[in-house]
Amino acid sequence: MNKKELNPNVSVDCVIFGFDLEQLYVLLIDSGGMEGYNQSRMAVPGDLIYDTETLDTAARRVLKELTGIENIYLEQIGAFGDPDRIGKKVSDRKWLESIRAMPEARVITVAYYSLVRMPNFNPKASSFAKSAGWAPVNEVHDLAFDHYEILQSGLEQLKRKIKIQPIGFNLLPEKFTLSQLHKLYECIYDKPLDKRNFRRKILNLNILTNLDEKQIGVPHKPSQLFKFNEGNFKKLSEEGFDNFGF
Amino acid sequence: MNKKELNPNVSVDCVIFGFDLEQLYVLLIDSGGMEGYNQSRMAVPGDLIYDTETLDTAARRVLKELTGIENIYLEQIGAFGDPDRIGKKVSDRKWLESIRAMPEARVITVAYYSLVRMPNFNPKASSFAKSAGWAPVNEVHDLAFDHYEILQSGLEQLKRKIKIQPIGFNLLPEKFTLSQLHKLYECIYDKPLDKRNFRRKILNLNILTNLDEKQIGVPHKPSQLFKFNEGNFKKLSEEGFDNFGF
DNA sequence: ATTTGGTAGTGTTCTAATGACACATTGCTC
DNA sequence: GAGCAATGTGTCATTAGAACACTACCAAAT
Repeated sequence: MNKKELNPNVSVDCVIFGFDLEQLYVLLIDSGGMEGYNQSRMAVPGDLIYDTETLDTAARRVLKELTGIENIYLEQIGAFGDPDRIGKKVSDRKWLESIRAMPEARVITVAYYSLVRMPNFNPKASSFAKSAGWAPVNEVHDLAFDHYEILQSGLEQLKRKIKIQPIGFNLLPEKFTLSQLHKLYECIYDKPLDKRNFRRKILNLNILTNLDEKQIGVPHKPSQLFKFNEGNFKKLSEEGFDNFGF
Repeated sequence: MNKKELNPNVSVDCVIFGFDLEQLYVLLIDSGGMEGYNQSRMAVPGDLIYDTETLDTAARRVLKELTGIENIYLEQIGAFGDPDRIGKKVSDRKWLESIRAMPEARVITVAYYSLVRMPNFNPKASSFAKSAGWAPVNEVHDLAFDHYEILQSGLEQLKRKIKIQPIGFNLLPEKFTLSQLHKLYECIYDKPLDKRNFRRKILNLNILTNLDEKQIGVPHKPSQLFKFNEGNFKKLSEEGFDNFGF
């Protein structure tokens, strides 16, 4: 096995979700048009792996190299391996020629996803990323390669997962209100949820601690702030719950 | 992209589950010890992919080549990519040297699983498989490479999936009794389930048709036979159900 | 013909979870 | 102090879940 050499056949891609208390975002980079042109070519951060690293490590490395974001928990979405997945569009092929040592190689990719607190993670583009930033998930339509499909798979997995584990809380600031959590679930499920039933159900989980602290400076009745109760939260994360659906 | 050439870096592995109305089985092959020795080396069927095929196609091809089994639905478990995953054990390394063109290459694998009616699928070993057959899942301990870990992931995914989709019915014969279905769920969940509650819940799904036909030749009260009601079954497969847990 | 062994098949009750639904409260702004 | 905008709260009716024990039926043995 060669050390520190890019494996031409395997890449990783990272679908990073964020939330600004209004809508869901996904972290995209502009991988740049082909040499000499100035087109933009939006993609989720991803690149070939080294032969010496695990897939998880590779995903973490690539994410950091392209966007500066690090120290997050990544979960695998799965492998995408259509032989044509990177060669269907002319723009993709030109891009590969301009950047890869073996642009014709068949590449399968392993996709990961994660949920982060947007304000804590300010992407800074580097390596071949011309820019990096958050795009509202609903407004993303075309992406490089099969990244749109990968994004959709990530979304589906997120929806499935949120029903059986208290993830998604990573998307909120440390102190948050029940309304914000409520909004988050509405965004992910993409449908309205009854406020009272939501509050009842979430409070019954016993993973929230009321901070006896209120919002300040809001032009309406200030809301109670909550944080996660680490103990119960971790326990529940491991066990999962049967059905947190609505 | 080279035609019909094995990609030295990517393989597929297939975890095929079966059920004989008593317990869960998994399809294993004996990939043979190293040259000149006669050790057995149990593994789930798997091999390198061709550059021209999709991962799904590769899984189907490899499964057929090694065990003769074909025409089944495969679902992806995920990718396994520890750089050492195939080189940790001496026996694995020797085996690779005896069979692979590039035994030192780093190989990531994409695992698939499926559920089949055991009696309909009689594995016949070919290619490098010295033998192929069903092994009770509970009695499997050591496997080649990281196949034991892959098997466990497959089992976990099966347990998760069975709660939200009427899979698992593929494990039963066309005509089956409620007791057999009951037993199947107990095997997969690995715990006893209340008979009456189980029957009520499964019948409420409206996916079974009573055949007005009874078991014959059993040394006890014969049971009603059922089959799946294709229409409702397919509808429910697509929609999934929220929580078929116990 | 009768007994025995073994599995099939069936209902009720209690409890917990769900979903539908409307109005008073608070703090800020003007 | 009037108006605005979001917070925060309770009940009831329905449904789903868990616990639980006995009779019915067939075959095989006696």
